[in-house]
Amino acid sequence: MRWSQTLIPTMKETPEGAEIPSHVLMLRAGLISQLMAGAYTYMPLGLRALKKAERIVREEMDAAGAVELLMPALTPISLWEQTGRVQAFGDVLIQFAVRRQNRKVQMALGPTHEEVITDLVARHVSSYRQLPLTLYQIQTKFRNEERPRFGVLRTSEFLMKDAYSFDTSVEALGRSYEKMYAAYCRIFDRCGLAYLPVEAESGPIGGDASHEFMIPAENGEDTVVHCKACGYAANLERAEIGARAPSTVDVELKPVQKVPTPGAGTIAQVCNFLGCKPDQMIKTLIYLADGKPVAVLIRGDHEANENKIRRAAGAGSIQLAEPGVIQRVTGAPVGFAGPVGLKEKLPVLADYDIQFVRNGITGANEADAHLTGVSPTRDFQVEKYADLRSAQDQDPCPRCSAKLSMRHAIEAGHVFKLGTKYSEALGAKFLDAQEQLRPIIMGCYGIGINRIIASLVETNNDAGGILWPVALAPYEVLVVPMKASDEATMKTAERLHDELSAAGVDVLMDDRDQRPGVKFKDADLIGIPLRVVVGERGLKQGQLEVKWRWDAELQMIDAATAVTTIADWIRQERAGGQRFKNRISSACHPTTTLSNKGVES
RNA sequence: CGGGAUGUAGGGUAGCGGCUGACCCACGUGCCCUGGGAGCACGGAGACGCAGGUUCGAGUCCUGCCAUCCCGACCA
Repeated sequence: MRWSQTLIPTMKETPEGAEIPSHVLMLRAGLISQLMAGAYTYMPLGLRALKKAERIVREEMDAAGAVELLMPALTPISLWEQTGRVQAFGDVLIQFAVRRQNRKVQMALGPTHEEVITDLVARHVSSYRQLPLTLYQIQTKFRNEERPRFGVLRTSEFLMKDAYSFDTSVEALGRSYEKMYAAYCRIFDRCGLAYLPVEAESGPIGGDASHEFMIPAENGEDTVVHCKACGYAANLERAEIGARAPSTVDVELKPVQKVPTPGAGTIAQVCNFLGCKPDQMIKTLIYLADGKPVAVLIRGDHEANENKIRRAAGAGSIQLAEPGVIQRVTGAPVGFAGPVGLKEKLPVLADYDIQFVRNGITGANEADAHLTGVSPTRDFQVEKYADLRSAQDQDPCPRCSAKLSMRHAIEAGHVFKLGTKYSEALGAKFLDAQEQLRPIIMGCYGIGINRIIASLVETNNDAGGILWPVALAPYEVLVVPMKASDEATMKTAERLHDELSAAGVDVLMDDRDQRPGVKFKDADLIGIPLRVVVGERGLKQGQLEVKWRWDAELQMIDAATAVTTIADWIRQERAGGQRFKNRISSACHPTTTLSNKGVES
């Protein structure tokens, strides 16, 4: 392809509004163009990268035995009503009615396709002999995001690979799941992404039923907890915390005292008022566990983790109580609850760290007052101690004794054991060998194709622009004739371009009559892995100057054999991307140098 | 959905209530140049987001709306 014949609108300046590297660079390199908030056009260069990612995903899905199909983006609303997900999705589901003759048809744009695929399988699969089966598609998904942001990382319309497995038993589901898990590792590895599979919050099946594939990145929206010593990795909702160390056990217990704290209803305000530190505070949260109030005690410097609380309370759902309920059970307005002298008798759950609090400070269960000198056991009783808070940096690892570290990450993939939720709701049943009718056991597996591209750019760039691995690069080789007006130069460049194309290499030739500075800057910006400069300098000696985008130094190669040399290199890079991986860790952001082998299972 | 900000040419910006709205980049034409975003000259492109209002006079002040961005909440 010739630069002059395609559309690559590069920008010297950063458009207003773009802040994170991937957004800035994708815009500046002419990969994407914004149509509205959360909707981007993929320009020719961006589309090529997207297609490469799509192809890798497709190849690995096929290799793992999954079978591709394509479902409509348009779905009947009735399907979503049957699984109760009209409410579950709420405004995220884009739905509308269209007129057909004299009636109205309610439909929704698919935000995901569990309902559609389950309905499909229910229609066509009825015997254990047809299972196991894993189906996938690569399709545009629609979600009315409350707040699209970060360029292409969070949009209302995005390309997703979604796969669904159908099995006859939980054990068989485990095998399907492992295949997908392994395929995901290969996909992210081939894309040259430093990824981290983390344990994620799982649904009804429990255990290791869900993993997210995270790309550590400063601007990621998710937080993962990672133990560098043993490899334990989990997302923040899920991460367990190892044994807590008692810090202040041998302290003389002081008497409980009521102190006035007018208007101080938050941890920060109370600390400010009383001159104490958050870790002396006992935060008392009133939750409704399946509708019944429970008190939850968390140290002031910790964050409550609702999933952990829900599990500890043995409840199906949990939510913070309304102010009215809080007033009723504590006798005080929001902000002054405490475990001592609650108005109503209710179960008290406490995080493990609470047991080590001595002379703590907590709400007095009356407006504008707190209690000091409060200690567990002596002053209040706890029904159950449990792990109820979210992990923090430096917390002990649950698997080994090392310290956990926290890092931001982009969720690029998710594998999930669904069980029978959808098959039961939509009647996807099969007859087993004993002639018993049973619901099919499902798993679902998603990958955000756009996020592969965005997170690659986000984590692989330098001051000049993007650093693509060959596997995802829009073009593999960029031929740069130094002087477009020079006939000999152009002839060599054209020949190189044509022969490389013929050899199956994706070549872009910058045939614009621009000064060298412009071409070099653009070359760095769009980040094509191998740059071949055709200039007078080398031409005289029968040499071409080549440079990997991630290398500082350039090398000269023989012009006569250049095509085979380059084609060989590109083939090697496609296979493993070894040059890219070797160099990238030192050339790029230090935050992305995490190893690729965080795989545990 | 709460909080904050911004809207001036394709991009980036300046613009004090007062004449025909300024600059840089990009774009077009010509000259010149061709190894890291050159130079000169000429030129095209804007009813200053939209609608009201205040004023003798509004890009500038006020109100509403719309749009975009950021922080937070939400995110099977």
